[in-house]
Amino acid sequence: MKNRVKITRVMLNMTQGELARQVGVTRQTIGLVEKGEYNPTLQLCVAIAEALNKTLDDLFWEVGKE
Amino acid sequence: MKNRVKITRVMLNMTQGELARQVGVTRQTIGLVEKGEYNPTLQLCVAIAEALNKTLDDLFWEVGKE
DNA sequence: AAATGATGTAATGTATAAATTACATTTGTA
DNA sequence: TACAAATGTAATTTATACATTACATCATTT
Repeated sequence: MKNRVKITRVMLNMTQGELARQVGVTRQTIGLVEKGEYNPTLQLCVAIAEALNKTLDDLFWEVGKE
Repeated sequence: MKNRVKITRVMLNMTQGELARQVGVTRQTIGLVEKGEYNPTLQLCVAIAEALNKTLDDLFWEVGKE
């Protein structure tokens, strides 16, 4: 599941640890999600999107799919 | 995880079984997702969105959150 | 009334998301 | 160069998404 979490987080000058804290998961989980080798739950995706001031589509929807 | 899967599916005159088949999960899983008592994975959300010709935001993003 | 299709839901098993612990590597900075 | 903060990643455990089987209810059709 490729996504745009990492680039968005970095552009906000936020560390993985900080995002993890806001989202309520571990830093490792954020790392795995960013790596894209993971299939996160909807709840986690929503929490990440809120923390980064983005929507689900912004971060997880493949452009050109709609 | 409340969502707009059921209303969208019904408007397309699609049965749970038909959606399940297209998505590659069981009818029960679709039922549970529609019921909203489930926390589906991103992969499943994307597959459902594609099958219903919608995006993640259309089905799973709470309006007024962005 | 009986049969068929769609849906709701419950019990149990399996696969995997996420936590936890831990350590190595990278990057910036004093 | 030495130190610290951030990151990558691996092993193990725990919680839960999803499959499977099964049965009941409701609407439609014959």
